[in-house]
Amino acid sequence: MVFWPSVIVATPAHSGVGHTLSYRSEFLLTPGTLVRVPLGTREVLGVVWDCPNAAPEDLNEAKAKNVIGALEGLPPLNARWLRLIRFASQYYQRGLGEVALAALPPQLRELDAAQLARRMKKRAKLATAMPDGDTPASDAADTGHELSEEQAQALAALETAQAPVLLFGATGSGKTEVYLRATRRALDATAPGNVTTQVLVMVPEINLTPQLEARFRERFEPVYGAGAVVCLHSGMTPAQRLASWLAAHTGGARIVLGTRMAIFASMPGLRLIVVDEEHDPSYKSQEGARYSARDLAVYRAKLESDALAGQGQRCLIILGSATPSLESWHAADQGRYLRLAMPARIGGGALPRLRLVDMNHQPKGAVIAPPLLAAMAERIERGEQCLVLLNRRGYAPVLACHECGWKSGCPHCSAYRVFHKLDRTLRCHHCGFTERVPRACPDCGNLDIAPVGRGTEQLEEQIAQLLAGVKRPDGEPPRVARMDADTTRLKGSLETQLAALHSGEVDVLVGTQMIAKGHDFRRITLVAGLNADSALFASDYRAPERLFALLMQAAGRAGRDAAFMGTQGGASEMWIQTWYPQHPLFATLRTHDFPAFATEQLEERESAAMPPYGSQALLRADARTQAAAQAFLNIAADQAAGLPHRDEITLYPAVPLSIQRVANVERAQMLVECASRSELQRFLAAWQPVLHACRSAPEAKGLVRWAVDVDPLTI
DNA sequence: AGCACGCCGACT
DNA sequence: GTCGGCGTGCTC
Repeated sequence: MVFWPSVIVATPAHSGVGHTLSYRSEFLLTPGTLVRVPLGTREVLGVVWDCPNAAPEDLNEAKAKNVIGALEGLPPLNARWLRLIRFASQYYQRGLGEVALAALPPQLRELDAAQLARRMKKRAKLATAMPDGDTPASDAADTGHELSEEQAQALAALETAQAPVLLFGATGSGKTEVYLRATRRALDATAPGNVTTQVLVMVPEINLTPQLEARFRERFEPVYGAGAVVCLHSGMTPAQRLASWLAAHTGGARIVLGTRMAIFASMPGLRLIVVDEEHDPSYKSQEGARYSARDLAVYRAKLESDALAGQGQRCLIILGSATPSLESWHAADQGRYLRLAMPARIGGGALPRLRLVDMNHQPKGAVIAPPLLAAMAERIERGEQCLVLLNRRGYAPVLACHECGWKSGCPHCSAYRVFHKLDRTLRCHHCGFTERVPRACPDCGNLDIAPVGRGTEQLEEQIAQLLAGVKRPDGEPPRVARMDADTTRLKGSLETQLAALHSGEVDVLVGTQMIAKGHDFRRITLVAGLNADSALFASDYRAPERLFALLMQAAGRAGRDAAFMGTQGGASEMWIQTWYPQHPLFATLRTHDFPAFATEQLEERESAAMPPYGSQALLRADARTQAAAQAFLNIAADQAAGLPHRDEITLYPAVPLSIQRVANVERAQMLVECASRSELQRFLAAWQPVLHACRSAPEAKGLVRWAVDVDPLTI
């Protein structure tokens, strides 16, 4: 008997959506089996998609090669995993192979049978070392963590929830405790057969994994043993990733904690998915298959639940945020998601009061307006901490010559290089091109070249000067520190800086939005945002939503410790410097009224037929010249004539991206819009082969690459 | 992605 | 006359 397995392989050229290669095999191979197959002169990893016993019509049987072998000892990937991959491949218009193989740890390709056997043995040993039978009752793990009324109600509602849950909880309302309790319940549920139940917890950024990991380990390792919690993110070494992946796949790991890539982890016993900070744009991949891990999580939970329905079980999904995405908020409005609100902060700490500084009435050129400076000084004298946000790294965004008008442009990008004073460099934040700062103007030789505008480096320097006369309670001058991508680049430096902040060594922390996220600073009572205006009038229609989320998140850093606040007598404050204090966004921010903000934003979206009321995709093209990039897009638009639903689709004119050239590649895009998501899907599927063909059009000579971005975050 | 094949400039 | 540049095209 001979079989003709169709196999997914990871070659881009075979990435026609749904494309597989057929091989020959003496054995029946279960779909999902990991195999090694010959491809060209190489031997590559593949995943069996199907295993018919007759060769497909279009296969030249003489050309077909034999499957080399299966990866021994590895259980096949299950049917739900394969369906998740198929869905992601179709929805995001990328090859099956690309999606599937990107989801597997790269090391898996290099493992030979002996290595694999060793690893599996090690896993088995670990598993037997786990406490079981007379383990501590898992309830005991929760003692010492009392629930608020709101948390208890949310947990009760989770028990019976039949739809995805949108956990709308203020910063500090104790969402994490709800995740922990829900996790315990999911893991304790007895599953039929030999299945160990599992939980997937996703966070938007690598930076946020260590602290959440610590909480999950502390809570669950005493019950389920060491190795019950594993992480999965791009910051891990290949060996670590492989170990985590195998643990998840074989059921040894009960909890997988990771960034967006973790959505593709093989977890046969999945019973709960948590997507923390579900609104965060990091969940949308910006290269390769541009998937939304949050949206795939909702789909995955549905797949698992459908499969479990016969056993009266389900896979729950919790989307948590203090400022949910408008997509999720809308779904809850429609009743497709169950909204659970936890508005109160644990310990009753009040949310900070909003203080707007009208920059129209401040001294010209003031970095920090006098009233804000005075408020900061007062806090420092009381031994409290301040957080100052500025969304610009470096010393100054551009260096300019006052004589001839030269500016520090990047030779490879249509952007300025940023002046970094500490190492005296000009750095392009887009392509990384770095040079020493020139002594004189490269164009006219003038020595008078000066920084224009302000970044975090300069702000740190200026704040230190402005507060030089202020004294801490111990009589010492205030300590100003900075935290951004530049100061945390080295491994471990983030932890060091957070420790310094927690121990009270730092009085004022200056930084980019990095400092607004997640970290639990106890003594911060004042948060200031300096350049919010740039987002108020941005062309990007999602800018207000991101600004609101950032400011709410930043505000959430202040006054978290009610006991500490009690000793201080003063309320915490959120200061914002703006030229537009009348902007309606601030009115809703003042009352921390996210529902009002969301309602107003959704009304605007509806009247413009924007998402979530309409569907969008982008066709993007990179080429050596802007003309070639646009020519490709225009040909693609012409060739779309007659495709399914073409009449319901709007193709907008091709335009250059706002940063037109990056690393000497010209970039252009075309917006694709449709009122109906499914019609857009059918159109894109039909367009795919046309796009492949347009690649070789003579006008598009110089095209480097093209890609479709479904549900883009920025347009 | 790799890795071949293929057609034009500077070397033993 | 060969070595080698990387443009184009294929891998069951």
